[in-house]
Amino acid sequence: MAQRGRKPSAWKNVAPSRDELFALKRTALLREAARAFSARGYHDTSLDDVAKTLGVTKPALYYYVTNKQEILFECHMLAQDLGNVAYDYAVEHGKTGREKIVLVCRRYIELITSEIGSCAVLSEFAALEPKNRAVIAKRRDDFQKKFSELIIESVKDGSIREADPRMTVFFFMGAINWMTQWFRPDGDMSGEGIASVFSDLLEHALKPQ
Amino acid sequence: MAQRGRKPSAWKNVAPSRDELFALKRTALLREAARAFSARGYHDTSLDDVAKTLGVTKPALYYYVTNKQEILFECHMLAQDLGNVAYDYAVEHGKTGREKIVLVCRRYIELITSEIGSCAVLSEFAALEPKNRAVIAKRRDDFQKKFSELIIESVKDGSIREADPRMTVFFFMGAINWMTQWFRPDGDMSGEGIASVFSDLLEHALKPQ
DNA sequence: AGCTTGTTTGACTTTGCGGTAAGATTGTTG
DNA sequence: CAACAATCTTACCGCAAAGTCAAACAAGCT
Repeated sequence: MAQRGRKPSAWKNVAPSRDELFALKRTALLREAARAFSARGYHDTSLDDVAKTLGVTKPALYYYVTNKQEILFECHMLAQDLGNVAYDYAVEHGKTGREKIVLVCRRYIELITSEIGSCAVLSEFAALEPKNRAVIAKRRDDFQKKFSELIIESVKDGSIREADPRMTVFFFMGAINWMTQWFRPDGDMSGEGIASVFSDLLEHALKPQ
Repeated sequence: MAQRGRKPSAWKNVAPSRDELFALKRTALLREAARAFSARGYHDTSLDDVAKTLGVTKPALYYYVTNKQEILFECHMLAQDLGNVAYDYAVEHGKTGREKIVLVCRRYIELITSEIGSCAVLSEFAALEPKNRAVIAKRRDDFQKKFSELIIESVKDGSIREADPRMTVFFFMGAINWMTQWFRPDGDMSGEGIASVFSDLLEHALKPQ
């Protein structure tokens, strides 16, 4: 996004370079903002609060992003990346269609519950401004398209029973995306645990009699 | 909520009385606000907009509610009522535990997709102020408790396989609540259609081998 | 040291919105 | 009709929060 010059330092690999520091801080900002957005919602989260949590003042944030909307947009992009990672992983490791479906489910849950996945906003879609919303919607539709093709493929190879692809995707995505409303990293159920339960439920929902 | 005197009119049953008019308008206000909250989010919805849509000015709204927060709170109450209605219906009409579970699912979806159910906010939980949020959370927990007891009962009577009650409730509630993010009354899938697909998926997910 | 570039701040402007006050309008009733 | 209550409006206040800007501070480089 931001283009900046680089002078290689003699301390390579020892201390972070300037650009690395910049990227590090920017990521920290996105992370903290995502956490706040998830907890209190986009419009109810002030950048003053985010800044205070990070130990700086609001104008400092504007050195790393152009405005609040950009933060929300990038959070969505990062969250969606996890879905694509899960999909690629599943397609690579699964044999039958059903195995792939179950693997997407499991891997995706593991990712969004992992530390790095705390960026997963997923809600607050409505708070995106039209132009950004269109981009995110497109990516979301692409993902759901790929996923429903997985379902069609699975019906064909006989590894799952007949099922409406679109509705099944909504069903599955809903169960997972709603996790942001109740999942707590310090809760009594680990991300892996949830991944097991959910992917098992999904598998039985689709398996032929 | 609002206590108001009544003088019976001679026009009974012909034209709405004063109190009925008041209630009618108040409900219209809640409905329109709920629609707006669902579409744009609580904090991004201005009462000026809501008022304009209803053809009045903002202060007129304050004749029917004490503040914006009360609107959100009542929307949540109405939405939760639907869940309880579905539950009661299912317990009355289902024989086995599994039948009851499937019926809750079906009936609940039918209700929230019906005209009256457009009040179903469900999201925007975070926008509730602490005191109201506690009330809504309590009711939600009560509902989920009842539902997980239904699951325990069903395992006992053998109509479903072994399943983690809490996780299963989250799974199911997620799939349904997420509908507010994609369901459109004018879409190519009716509420009844979705209810069929979803309850069928849920049934297969839980049915013994 | 002193220059230059990168980083952060305090102080400020602006805007949108929740909420209020006081009065106009309409309707009802004795 | 007169009086009173119900309903709605115009005009306004206060405040929080996004975003700006010039200046201060920090760090490397020569």
